[in-house]
Amino acid sequence: MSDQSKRKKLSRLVPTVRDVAKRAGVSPATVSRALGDKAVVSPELRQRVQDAANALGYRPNAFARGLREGRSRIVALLVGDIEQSHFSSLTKHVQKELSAVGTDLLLHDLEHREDRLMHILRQAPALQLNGIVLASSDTISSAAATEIAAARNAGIPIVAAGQDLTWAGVPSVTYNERAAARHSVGQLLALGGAPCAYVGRVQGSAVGTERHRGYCDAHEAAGAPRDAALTWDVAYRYSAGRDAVNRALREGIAFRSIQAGSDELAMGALAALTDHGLRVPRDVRLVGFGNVEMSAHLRPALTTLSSHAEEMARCIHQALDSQWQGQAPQELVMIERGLVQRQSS
Amino acid sequence: MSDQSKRKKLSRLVPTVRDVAKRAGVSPATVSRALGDKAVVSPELRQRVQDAANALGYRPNAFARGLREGRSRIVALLVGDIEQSHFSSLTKHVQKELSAVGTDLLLHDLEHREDRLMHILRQAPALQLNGIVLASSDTISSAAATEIAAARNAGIPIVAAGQDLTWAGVPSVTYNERAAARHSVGQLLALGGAPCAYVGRVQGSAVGTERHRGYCDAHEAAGAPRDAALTWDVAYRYSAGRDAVNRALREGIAFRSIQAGSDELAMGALAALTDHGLRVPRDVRLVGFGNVEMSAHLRPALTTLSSHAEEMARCIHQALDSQWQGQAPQELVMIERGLVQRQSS
DNA sequence: CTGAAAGCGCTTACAG
DNA sequence: CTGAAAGCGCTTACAG
Repeated sequence: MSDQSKRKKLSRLVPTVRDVAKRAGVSPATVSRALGDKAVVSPELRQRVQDAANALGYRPNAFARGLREGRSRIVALLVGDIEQSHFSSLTKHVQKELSAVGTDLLLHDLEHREDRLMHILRQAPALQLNGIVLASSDTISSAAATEIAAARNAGIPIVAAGQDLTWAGVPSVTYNERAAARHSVGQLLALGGAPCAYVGRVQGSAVGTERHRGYCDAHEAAGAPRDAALTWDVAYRYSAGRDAVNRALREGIAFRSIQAGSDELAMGALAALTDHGLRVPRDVRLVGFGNVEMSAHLRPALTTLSSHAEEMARCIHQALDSQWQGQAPQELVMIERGLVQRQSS
Repeated sequence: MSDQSKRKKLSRLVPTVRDVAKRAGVSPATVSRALGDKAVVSPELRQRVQDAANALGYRPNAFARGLREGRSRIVALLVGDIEQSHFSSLTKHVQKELSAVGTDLLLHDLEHREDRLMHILRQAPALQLNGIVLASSDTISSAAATEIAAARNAGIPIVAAGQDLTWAGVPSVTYNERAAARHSVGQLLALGGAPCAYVGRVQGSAVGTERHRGYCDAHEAAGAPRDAALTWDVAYRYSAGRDAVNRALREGIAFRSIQAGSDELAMGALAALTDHGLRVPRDVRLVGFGNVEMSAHLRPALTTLSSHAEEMARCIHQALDSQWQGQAPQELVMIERGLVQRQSS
């Protein structure tokens, strides 16, 4: 099939402004104006155009519009790892927020790799993205910060979700991780949970670093000694939680409680404790992080720190929206986590 | 800032073919040809163009290209619910496959709602999507099938993932759900697990219906009587599994084993059994579906049926690729699930 | 209030 | 092998 005839065939199938214009007996310009609510078109004409558009099932070509307007109606969401509940939950709510305003979501799974982040950032201007939501828990290098700045200079609104990137000039929506961990660990220590271990990624994780700081704060506030051997710096995976506990038990490290950096880690830890015949919370108290749906269905049900994905998504949308309006968004929005008390602590 | 000056400013920041052409001392046409590997350009010129493009950090504008070529480099992935591990895992692997060939992924969470599906399908031609991956476990209505056909007629490649939509003319990649359930339930019955309950969505779920058929097959093959009161048709959620077991125990329905339609349901069921003082597998044998990462870390560790998200993603990519090449893809690809034997059965 | 025209940035027949 | 030209479909100053 020749390029010519293919085009003709497609134009039959997918109506354009010209088709609508012809049917309504007006010019393409009027169609465009009538369908975009802004311009002043006589009510009668607007109705005629809308009828024609509906009859034809007309949808403005997103690419022509994007090319002309210099921006798409697409926002990219960059997540650390879509398989982690925290990210899939955030994705769901961000998608919901944006689809309500006719914006599509381009999903990128960073796999916690900075080279993927760099690649996408470099691609962004060519995609004329209408926004980037950077939902990564990993510490950002200065090279990446430079790339972020470049994207911003190209006029792309950016919001950080989960970690505070205001130091790089990026408006951010975060949880108050440090306060949450401080509160939770403080309670563990008060309940007789010392020595208390922390399991979760610390080095290289901006979010993990904050949580671990809260863990340290709580020790300081309680005047409890802190042992470096009780910080188990591991990846955010079930198996890492299990392995860390196994190793500690094998090495004879004593602890009466564990603050995990995620519910997944806590579940892995629980499996290891159970395998060793230890009972939770009797022998070891255990607290997770994030209140993933699963945690309520563990036995013992997991005490954990709440998440507020819906609220976070709403704040992300707000931060994007102010940038779309040309206003400066609030620099930093911090959401508090609460302790969800269940059976494990 | 006027439209004019804004444009000028942006064109300074984001280089176009013209900028590259000027720098390399050639025409825009040559730039386009040199960068796209296909055309015949003298090696010397190609090098010069590539150098210029690199120096400027040039990326072809995706919208101009999409408009001109009549297709984007974007594939939409439609999932039932991104919070379910099955879908997030599939998303991750599909994303990986496609990003390797320079294709971006537009994610849509259907929330198991058909109106969302219809909406996206109608939008698809205007987005000039390069493909649609329909990963929904829900039964498709004939109205939706019509909409799918319309999208296909508009030239958009479509692949179904998870359920067999070949009846609607859509090439499909599925698991052999029926055989998997038959095998698993057959083993439960053989191990003395009768009466055996099935918990999971059946009505309205194409995938669930298949699994339930396998459950029935196994009973027939074993000559075991089947009781309708032992099919608990509930949503794919942790809480639904818990509630179904609670109800059955309250109503005094007897069962010695449970085949769950997902690992999440199995976990919910396990919680309820535990709360009632029942031991798994001693009192009740339990098998999940899908081998989600979590299932290995439950105690007792969950016996379940394997998933192969990576292979499925590869097959999806293949099916899209043949359509991109103008070839007919294999109608139906069926992936076998294996029984992952752990402690719960 | 409406239409004709220009142009967004790219790619590809069409000439040479 | 390379360049000039056309055109993808849309929107928006510019005239009227």
